[in-house]
Amino acid sequence: MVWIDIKDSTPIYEQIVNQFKNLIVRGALSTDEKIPSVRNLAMELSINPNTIQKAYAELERQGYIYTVKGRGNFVSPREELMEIKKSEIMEHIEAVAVEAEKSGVDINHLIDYLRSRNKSED
Amino acid sequence: MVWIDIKDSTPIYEQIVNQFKNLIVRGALSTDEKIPSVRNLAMELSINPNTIQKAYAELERQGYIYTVKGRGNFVSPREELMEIKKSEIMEHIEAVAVEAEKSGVDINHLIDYLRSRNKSED
DNA sequence: TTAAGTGTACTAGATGACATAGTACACATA
DNA sequence: TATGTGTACTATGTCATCTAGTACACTTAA
Repeated sequence: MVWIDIKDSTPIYEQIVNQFKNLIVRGALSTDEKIPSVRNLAMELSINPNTIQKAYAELERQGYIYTVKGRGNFVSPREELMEIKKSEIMEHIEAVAVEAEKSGVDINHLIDYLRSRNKSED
Repeated sequence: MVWIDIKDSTPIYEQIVNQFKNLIVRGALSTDEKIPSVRNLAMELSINPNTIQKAYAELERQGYIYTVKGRGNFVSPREELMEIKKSEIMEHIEAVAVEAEKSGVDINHLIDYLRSRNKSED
């Protein structure tokens, strides 16, 4: 389900966060589906439960999962997720736009790039 | 010229790198202009010279400045810089596009956003 | 030639984020 | 009641970052 890349300098808990975000957004995990328990996943990955705990807490903070004490962690409703993810992407595109402005790079270059990129994928 | 935000968790050397990149790209520092010496800037900011050294090494690695031993550090030629910066921005926009695809967000949303954003600034 | 300013390369130590190890407690369910 | 679950806590080790200090090679101006 998820794995760890020890050669990656990204903190383990962050790798886990990113992978679950991908799985959830891709639809590989469906709404209200239970994800592995803190202890189980820790065993499976041969890492400490505290690290999984930290990853799950972050996923909950960002709205990707919800927690029920004594029962486990579950995937948040799909509509909410799409909104969250869309907001994130819009923040990122805004950041790149600001970066381009500050550097004197024409926004139209970005638009053209996205447009040609979109076409070539049809 | 540059400053440090101790409340910012970003490493000091990275803050300095980012600020010089901004100054250079904005044109606040011109081609072949000398930037403060390692020791001077360290004194001014009340931090260790090694930290400035690390920042300057990174700036040189990224092509923003060039170093002449015994003389100091200087801003790279403007044309090269614009190319470097443009490449960086294109990498970023590509990353956002990939992110959008993976999440099922239509690239046209991004294009529309950039387009309306561009218009409203006229 | 000499002194001052410059980049560069070391070693040694402090601090904080990250991860591990172990324990304990509260809650839900079969 | 037993098991599985989330959660909280302390202690320890590792590593990146930063500081501190020293040393050397180079450039420039006096």
